[in-house]
Amino acid sequence: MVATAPRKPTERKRGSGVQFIYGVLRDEILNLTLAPGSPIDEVQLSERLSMSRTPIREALVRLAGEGLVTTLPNRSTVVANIDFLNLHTFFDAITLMYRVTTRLAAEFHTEADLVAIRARQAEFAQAVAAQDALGMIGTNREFHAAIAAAGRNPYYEGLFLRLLDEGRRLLRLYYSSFDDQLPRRYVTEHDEIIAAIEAGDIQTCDRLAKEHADQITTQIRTMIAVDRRQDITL
Amino acid sequence: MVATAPRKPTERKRGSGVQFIYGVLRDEILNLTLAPGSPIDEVQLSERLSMSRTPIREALVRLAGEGLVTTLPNRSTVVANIDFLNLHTFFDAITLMYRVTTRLAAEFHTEADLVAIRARQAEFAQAVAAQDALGMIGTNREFHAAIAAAGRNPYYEGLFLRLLDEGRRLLRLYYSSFDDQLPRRYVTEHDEIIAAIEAGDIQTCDRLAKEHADQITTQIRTMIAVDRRQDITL
DNA sequence: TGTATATTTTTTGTCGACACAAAATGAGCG
DNA sequence: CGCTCATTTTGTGTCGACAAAAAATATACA
Repeated sequence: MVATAPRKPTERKRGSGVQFIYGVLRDEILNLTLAPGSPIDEVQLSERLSMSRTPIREALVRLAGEGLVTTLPNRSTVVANIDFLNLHTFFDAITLMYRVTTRLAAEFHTEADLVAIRARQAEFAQAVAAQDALGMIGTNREFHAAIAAAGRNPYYEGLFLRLLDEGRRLLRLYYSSFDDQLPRRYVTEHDEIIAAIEAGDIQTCDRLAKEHADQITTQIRTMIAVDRRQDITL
Repeated sequence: MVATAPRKPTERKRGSGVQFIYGVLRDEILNLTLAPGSPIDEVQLSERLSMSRTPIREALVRLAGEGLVTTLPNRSTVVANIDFLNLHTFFDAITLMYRVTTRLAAEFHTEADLVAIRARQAEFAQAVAAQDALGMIGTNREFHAAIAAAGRNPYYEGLFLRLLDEGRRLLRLYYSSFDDQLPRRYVTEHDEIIAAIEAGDIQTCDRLAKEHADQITTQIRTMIAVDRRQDITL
């Protein structure tokens, strides 16, 4: 009789609907729960989240603005595909953002920023120690997001966050099968970056950020190269 | 009797509503027709554009994603303010994007790109010759947008376009009172940039882009400094 | 049996209306 | 006369429904 009410009808407050839906969809997209290229049915979603289509559409518009979904005119919106052919543009951009945000953090950070950055680094180290690949992906993002926030440039910060999320999706795609060897090296690199920021050493920050970015990009590239054989998802 | 229909009721096709509203609002915001900080009433807008509130809200969500409007929760959305205190972050970011996109254009441009870039430059030169300050602002944006498109990096391109629009709003703010001395120098600089792109000379592209950006930022800074006396819009 | 056309189905784009939250206004009290 | 609290007003957040567009299906014809 009441089998169709697994979720309490009125639980969320007014005004938080779009934000809630946005968060759910965003997580599911970045976690690959929603596969790239899969269509998003508004009616189905409205039933699942027990909300009207209006807030769902607004959340989709927002996601489209961030490039996480693609809206076909008069046709279904689909989860954005991962463009393997143009990954170099992604690596190029994220490397530059790593460098710029870390440099600015060295220049403009406050003590409160350092506290936040160290806290994120502690969470990251914990995730690495626990061999938690997914947690590592998430905490790594938060670590660099905290550095970007310390840089105090909202334009760089916005692009960087978007790129970090895109990277989260990429890593998620490969870490599911490679969760054995978690590179503890990253923890050390993070520590060095923190020290350079604290010292206000812009040049060192730039170098470390570039090396760190190169590490990650080569790792992703290696992963892609490894299972290119069985991964013909064109 | 029919005095309430200054606009033909059903003129736009289905599916173009949001795009239409988005374009109108965006133009009015960038042209300063809608003053920064002024509230946007959804009902009033729906009457003016003779559309329902639903597509208007979706357009506003999109504009909020681009930072052109700010949405206060449960309260009216307002046109984004110009943050004079943090203009340096804007200059920093747009300078970097000038450099990066021009470098990439030198590397990846095709013949078709050059044709488009030269066409935009012709329009820009024409606007300068005609002493058309507003036209110059618009054509200059299109010129650099064409270069960014030739660079083939959608991440840089997206941020750059956003920054160029923000700059369009800034220039608009000052050119209304300074439309006497239009710097013909920019035309020459553009020509040099085109030559460097065509030659594939990345280093020269980088240098020219940086100089060009410095020109523009110092010009804007000068303008701001000039009427700081009477402009206490805190 | 294959292809072009008509029809149904599915899903989006838009609409008008209601409900709620915050600001603006007014009333009551010290 | 000023301050606090109730009330009205304004405008957003959400909803259910209708209409249109594209895809899917069925039908007719060669």
